[in-house]
Amino acid sequence: MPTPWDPDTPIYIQLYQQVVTRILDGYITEGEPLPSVRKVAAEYKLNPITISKAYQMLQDENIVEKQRGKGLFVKHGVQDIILNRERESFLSSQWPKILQQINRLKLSAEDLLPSTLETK
Amino acid sequence: MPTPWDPDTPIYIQLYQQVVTRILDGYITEGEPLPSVRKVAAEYKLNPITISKAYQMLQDENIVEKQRGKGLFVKHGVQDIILNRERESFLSSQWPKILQQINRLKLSAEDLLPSTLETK
Amino acid sequence: MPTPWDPDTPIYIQLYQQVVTRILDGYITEGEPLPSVRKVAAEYKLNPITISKAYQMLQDENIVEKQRGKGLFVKHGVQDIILNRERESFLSSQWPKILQQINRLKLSAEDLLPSTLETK
Amino acid sequence: MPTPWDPDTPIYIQLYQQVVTRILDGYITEGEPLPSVRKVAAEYKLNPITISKAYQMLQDENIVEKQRGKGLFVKHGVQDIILNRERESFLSSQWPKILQQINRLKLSAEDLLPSTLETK
DNA sequence: GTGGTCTAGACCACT
DNA sequence: GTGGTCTAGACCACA
Repeated sequence: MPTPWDPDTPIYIQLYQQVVTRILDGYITEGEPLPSVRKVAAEYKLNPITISKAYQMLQDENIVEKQRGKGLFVKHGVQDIILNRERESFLSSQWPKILQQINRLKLSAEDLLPSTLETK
Repeated sequence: MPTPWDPDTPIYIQLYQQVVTRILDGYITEGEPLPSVRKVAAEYKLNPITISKAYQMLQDENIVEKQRGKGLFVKHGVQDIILNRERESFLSSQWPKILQQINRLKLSAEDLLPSTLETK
Repeated sequence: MPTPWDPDTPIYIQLYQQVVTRILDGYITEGEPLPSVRKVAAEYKLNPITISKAYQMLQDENIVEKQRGKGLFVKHGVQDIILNRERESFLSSQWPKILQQINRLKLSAEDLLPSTLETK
Repeated sequence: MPTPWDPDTPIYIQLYQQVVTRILDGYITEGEPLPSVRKVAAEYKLNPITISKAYQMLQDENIVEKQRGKGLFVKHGVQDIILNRERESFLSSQWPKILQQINRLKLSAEDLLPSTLETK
């Protein structure tokens, strides 16, 4: 079992998020090339179109840029941009819903904190 | 504003969640009948089948039971069951991912807490 | 909980079958009147129309006959007729399917016989 | 004769049972894809949604799994699971009723056995 | 190509 | 009145 794709979200989205996460975490550094579509497709046994779609999203979001004949490269200064963008989106749209649900489920700090330890 | 359906999730799922939320919050009490398929369909201008699908889910989840020819009624004791079910699912599957993302985005307690006040 | 109606078959069918079974088993004897619609409806907390429908079926099947102003009475000689009718229907249409399923599930005589004892 | 649907049970239930039966009998093997919704719909002249409903049931029962964009595939190890599930359900809920009816109709082994030969 | 969702409108069985 | 089923036809997301 190569990669346990979450069956509830499209694979191309998961690929996109994977790249973003790796950039954030510093595993992929700026200026570095992305692995080729066909390489990823072979490795993960996916349809090349699926990888293309993820790479297209990365271009649309100005995270990578195409260098003709060479491939896709992570743009410079992108780590900070992503960090800010994700932070803002998380705080403005996701976090309020999470708080609402925590309240609805009447979860206490005790319920929430210990699980931090359990999850490694 | 009739109902701002989220275009990214099926309406019947949203209807299902709406009912569950309302039971959790006490707006629908146990033993009470759900509004009829036709009524909801007319009110929200939806196809009856869409509502049927949501109501079917509620039956499958043992939240509601059919009384033939009369309609659907919220089962007794279901509020606690839902609360526990949702809590468990939140703590085991959603919350770990949230914590992970908080860490990844290097968000501090200060970032997270003020928004509590804003949303309440 | 007065009567545990099987939720998968219409109540009026179950009422019909109940009467037939009771005649077969001798609990209701020929020439005897059936309890009135409103009495059964009150006792079982059912809609009178439901009982009417069952009684109508009994008339259609020539099992009971109406005596105007008095009610419905079990016809004479009906016990044998029912017995033969049910036997024939069971052997010709139900039993072959049952045998087929027993074969498909590869059930042996040992699987089938002990359960006789368990079911009282 | 295209398909003699039993008018008393929903077609999607009959489709579901057909697939289950075929898996049990080995006509559909594990890991194999089910024919596409459209194909079945065209072949049997049914609405695609009707087939979808049957296929949805198979997914809910963990008999079949979706491979996104590819179709539905029979899960591995499912033949034994179905066999056991069906056996248990037959012995615990259907067979007792059958025995009861056999007793009620006072049917003897002679009545029941010859028909075995006829149906085989 | 795959399955999933929704609409509009009809019919049926049960109570 | 209730929910359940089916049709005919359309659109979408995913691979």
